[in-house]
Amino acid sequence: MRAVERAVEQPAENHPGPRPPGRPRSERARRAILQAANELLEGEGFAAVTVEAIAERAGVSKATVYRWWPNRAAVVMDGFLSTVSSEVPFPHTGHAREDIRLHMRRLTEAFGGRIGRTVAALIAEGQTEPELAEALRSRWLSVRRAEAREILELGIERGELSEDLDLEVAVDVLYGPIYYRLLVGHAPLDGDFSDALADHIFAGLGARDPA
Amino acid sequence: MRAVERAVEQPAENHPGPRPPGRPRSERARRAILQAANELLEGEGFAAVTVEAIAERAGVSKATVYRWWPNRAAVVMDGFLSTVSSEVPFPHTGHAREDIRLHMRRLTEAFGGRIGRTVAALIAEGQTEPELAEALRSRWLSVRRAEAREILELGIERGELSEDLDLEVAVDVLYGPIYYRLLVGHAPLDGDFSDALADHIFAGLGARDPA
Amino acid sequence: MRAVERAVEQPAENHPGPRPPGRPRSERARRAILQAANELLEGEGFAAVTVEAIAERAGVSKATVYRWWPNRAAVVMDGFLSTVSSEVPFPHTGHAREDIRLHMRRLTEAFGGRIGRTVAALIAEGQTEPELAEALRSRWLSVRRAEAREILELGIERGELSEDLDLEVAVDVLYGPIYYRLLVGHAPLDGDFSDALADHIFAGLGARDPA
Amino acid sequence: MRAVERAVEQPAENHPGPRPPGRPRSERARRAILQAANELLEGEGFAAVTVEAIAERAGVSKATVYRWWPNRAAVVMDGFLSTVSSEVPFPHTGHAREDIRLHMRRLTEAFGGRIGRTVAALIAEGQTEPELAEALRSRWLSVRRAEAREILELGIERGELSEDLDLEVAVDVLYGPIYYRLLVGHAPLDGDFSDALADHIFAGLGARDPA
DNA sequence: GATTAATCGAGACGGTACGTCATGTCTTAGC
DNA sequence: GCTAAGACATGACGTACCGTCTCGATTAATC
Repeated sequence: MRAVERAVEQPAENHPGPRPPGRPRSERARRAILQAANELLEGEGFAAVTVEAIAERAGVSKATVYRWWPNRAAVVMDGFLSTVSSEVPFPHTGHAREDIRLHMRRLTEAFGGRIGRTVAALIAEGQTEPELAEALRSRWLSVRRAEAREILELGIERGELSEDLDLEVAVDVLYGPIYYRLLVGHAPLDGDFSDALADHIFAGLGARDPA
Repeated sequence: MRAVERAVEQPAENHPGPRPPGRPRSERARRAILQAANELLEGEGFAAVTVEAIAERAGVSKATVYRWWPNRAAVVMDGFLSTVSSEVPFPHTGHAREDIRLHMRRLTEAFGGRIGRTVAALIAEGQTEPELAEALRSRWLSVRRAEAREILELGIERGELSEDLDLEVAVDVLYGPIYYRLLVGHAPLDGDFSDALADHIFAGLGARDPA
Repeated sequence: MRAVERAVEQPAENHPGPRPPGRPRSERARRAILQAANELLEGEGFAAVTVEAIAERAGVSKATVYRWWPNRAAVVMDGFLSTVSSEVPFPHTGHAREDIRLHMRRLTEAFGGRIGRTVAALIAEGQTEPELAEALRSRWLSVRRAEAREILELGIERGELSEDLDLEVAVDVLYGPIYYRLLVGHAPLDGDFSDALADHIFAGLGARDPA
Repeated sequence: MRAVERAVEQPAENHPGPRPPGRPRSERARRAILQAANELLEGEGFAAVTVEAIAERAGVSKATVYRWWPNRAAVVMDGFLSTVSSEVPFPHTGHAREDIRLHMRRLTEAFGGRIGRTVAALIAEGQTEPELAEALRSRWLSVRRAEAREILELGIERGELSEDLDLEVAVDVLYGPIYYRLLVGHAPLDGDFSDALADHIFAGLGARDPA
């Protein structure tokens, strides 16, 4: 098990078994660290989230941080995930197009605030830290993608969408433009954009039959 | 004019006018710095591109680097742009859908190598350096976007695409998924993806008429 | 307590008391730094004693030097003092004039070598660093001055010297000319000078009674 | 001729001879440089007197400074000497002891202000720059010493002082303590000190006849 | 009046060292 | 066996001056 993943474990397992010897891990320290990371990220941006600052603000030693997380990005991600569990719930209108429009809208709105800043920072850090990128994919992205895929699958079942759809590619089409604006910042991420996006995607960019 | 942009000026102006006083800037040093940045990026990745390393490899003092660029990312961007001028030229088949498919394919292929790694690194750095992000938008992205927009406009003129198209949003739909895969890395960036992408986009995800 | 003074503390206190928390200071590093400073000073002169050079020669990081000393001059002073503790001991012939002549001679001889060069360098640095000047006064000069004062006091007690003597001024008369030659270098610092000095001082420059 | 000395030459020679070809040296620049050095020294201390700062304040290029002076200390000394020519004139009361007392008093008073700070700074710099030390000796110290020697010689001629006096040593006795306090700063440099000094020196530290 | 030659300003250059910061590792004592 | 405290080696940061250099412009004296 990699360090990034180990750190991610739920702190309290369901069937504890024979407690290991020695002083048990401090739950207080763990929480203080994650909270400090969150506050720093919110208050001063990713650059200010140093392990040093986290430790000081959490009233914890650096060694304690490093014992449980491999680097600052892992801490930030844990801190981030500890606050967003299923913050973007699943819409069910019965119509795939509408469900997707709503889903995209919620993500867009979420990306307008703290969540967007954090996700952008994590993706950025992931460029130089493969483990972090992997963790982000498995713990954040794949959850959202699974939701979108589920909506699409329901749409196909109901005959609203073509059976030829490549689900992976389709999900990229839905999410790609949103992440693109998030990361590149060339235009605002708002509800108008989200709606226009859904329209254009489902309209096939208004392409007439090529025949 | 900001420092990032100033550094970017073409070294030789068309109508030089009255040369400014003082020792002129060393063209040799400028080139050596950009080349060193490129080589380091290629050889050892973005993390290895420190100002210190650039200066040493270029046989230049750190002060000279800092005199002309505000930070390493700006150097990397200049170095990058000095090698890619119109590396992704404009296709003209006479059919918008085909032009776009080709355009997307070329970008996808370019992103599979050095260019992709560099663009990803620059976008990542841009998350914490607004000036760099702005420079990347104005000097790399907007050029590509303008090309895509031009293709779309031609398609509208020829009646191949709907007149209702919001060009900005449409360009986001085309580019977004590619940048998304580039930055998130959840699936490969290859010709198959590029083609599938074009198909799905123009097919409107296979949506039946919602009526 | 000022940094300069703190750094100067004896490493081993007599009654240690409750050891402070955290990793203890590395005695090995402390010694290596002082030795490196001494060697550099001896070998290449004060100008070569940069913090960078000290750190490298001592196999220590710059940060460790800066953690304990505010600047290179403070290191040099500590290094210097660690080698000279009571190197100019107290003479006791029973005659004030003779004791003083010997005391001056020993100082003059000491100033002819390493000690003289170092003291001169430290006084010079002290011109721009008040803390260093203060440290030099309290840790080097006042020790020597106290010795001279003691000799003079004994001489007064024995009736060899006038009771009207202003001890501070008298000590300045004894030491002043030696430091003057040390720092200005207009004439050699040797035993002949030292003896002639003592003679002239006690002879009152050969002044006839002004009456 | 050394650079330090060359720079020191009087700007206008008495018998100009065949003026050399080319643009003559700018008297305006020379003066502005010396004045800038003086002002900086007065206003912000020796550390602030960098060649860069002098050049900027004087509205002159660094190259012009370096063309005429080898380093900042030489500039400072020239600037200093250009303001103090025989500022401590010769007293003539007809009595050696009194002349000397007055002479010492004037020097002590002068050392209480700008002159003292400058001389101290120059002596300090002289520790690492032999040329500067030599220039200071020949252009400042030897002038004052000659004055003192002359007073002493007159005193000997008049029978007020012993014929056995070693003039060099005697001058060291007079000046040494003053420079000592100037450079070490352990006690104030004022009229009281100066007078007490003269008393103690002429009284031979109150020594009873050793016989 | 043109030529020659040294000076001047401006400011870029290769260097060196500065003092700071965060990294991730370690060493200790205490709980 | 965790924890806090904090020292440690490492390495890059961005800054400040150093003393040198390369320009075009200026200023006389000479041709």
